Amino acid sequence: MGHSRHEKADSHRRIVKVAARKMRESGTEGPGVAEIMKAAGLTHGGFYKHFDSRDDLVAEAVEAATAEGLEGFEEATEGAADPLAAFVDRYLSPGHRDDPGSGCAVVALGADAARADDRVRAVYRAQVERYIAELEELMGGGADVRRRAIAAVTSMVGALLVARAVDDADLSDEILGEVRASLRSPASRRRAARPSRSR
Amino acid sequence: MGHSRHEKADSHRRIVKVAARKMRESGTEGPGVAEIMKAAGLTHGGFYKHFDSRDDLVAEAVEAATAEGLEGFEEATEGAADPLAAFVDRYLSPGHRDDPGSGCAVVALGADAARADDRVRAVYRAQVERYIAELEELMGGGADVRRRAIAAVTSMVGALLVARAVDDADLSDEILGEVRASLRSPASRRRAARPSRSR
DNA sequence: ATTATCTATAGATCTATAGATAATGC
DNA sequence: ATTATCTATAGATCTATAGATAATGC
Repeated sequence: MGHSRHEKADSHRRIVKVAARKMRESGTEGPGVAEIMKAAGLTHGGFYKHFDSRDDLVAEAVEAATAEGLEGFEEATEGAADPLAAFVDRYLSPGHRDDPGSGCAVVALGADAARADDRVRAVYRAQVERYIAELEELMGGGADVRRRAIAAVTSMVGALLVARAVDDADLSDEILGEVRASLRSPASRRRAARPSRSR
Repeated sequence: MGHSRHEKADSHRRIVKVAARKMRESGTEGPGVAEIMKAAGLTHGGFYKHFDSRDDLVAEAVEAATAEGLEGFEEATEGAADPLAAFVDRYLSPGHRDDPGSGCAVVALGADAARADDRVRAVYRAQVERYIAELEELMGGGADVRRRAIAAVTSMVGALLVARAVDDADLSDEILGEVRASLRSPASRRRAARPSRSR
């Protein structure tokens, strides 16, 4: 039984972190309070000293999941010779497909977000806007950047959703591979001023 | 209390149809047996004379949802001057976004399919293959048709998922509109021999 | 006589609460 | 003394089953 305020803050962070993972794996309504608390090394009774309701945890967990989400992809682009390709390759990698718990919340929680409360939806929208802005920058401006950025984000999101759901490994790999290739094709990179990130 | 065999078959179809709608709206685990039976005009007790388990209904409902799904889009292309544009415009319409219950199961049930049993996953994969094949045909062959078809399907699926989840009507409309536009751009139609459907 | 559906309920599971326990921190 | 966590449980909800009821169909 931990007891100091410091330990409580630590427990809180651990609960949110565990929930952010489990909810990306099983949906926001998937894991029960008891299961989450157990995975955080606690018993379920203490939950309501940390959160007013389960929905409050959902809101915090979705926020944590989105924050974690873009981090990994921004890392992947740093110092890369071709930052756009690095981003796309990491997003559409078998590793990302096979580990939804630590991956992009826009894909993992899309269906849930559409039926969630206002807090969750606001966090979700902000994350979508961040992805679009990030892609616009990686594409380096030019004609129709925003259109091309939106098309790139939606095809990556759709590809990951479908690649996770199909029960055929070859088809799943093919989907990831072909979408990676299509995002490197001339059309989606048109006028991309690659070396500089400025618009 | 209906009683003939004919009425039973009718009840069965009605239960599956209601479930196919509700599960696309709320996920396969959303609606309870009692809620589905009530919407079908029955009481929950009779459910297990129609299905061995709730999972059996999920399998039938997902199959019904996918069957219904492509129908509407194939209709939209019949007799259209530009069948590809007709398909894309219907798929990425505000009407489709706002009525998931009668829309594409690949989007609505993607997250659920990834964690569902073998029957559901097999049905889901078959539907993804049908969408890819349909798009290949609409694109009329040419270099990289399969790649372009896969990219088109994933961007439509991703666009619909995200357009439904964001809580800003302008952003949602923009996503649908820009992806519609990007699928009509030269690159995605390259070498498309439009009037004929042959490869 | 058979059977499709209904009423009633068992058993499991889930969110949330109440009160006990065992640390921290003045 | 305060408080973070624990044990125990209330109340709601969900899947599944049992037995009654009221039609069909030989």
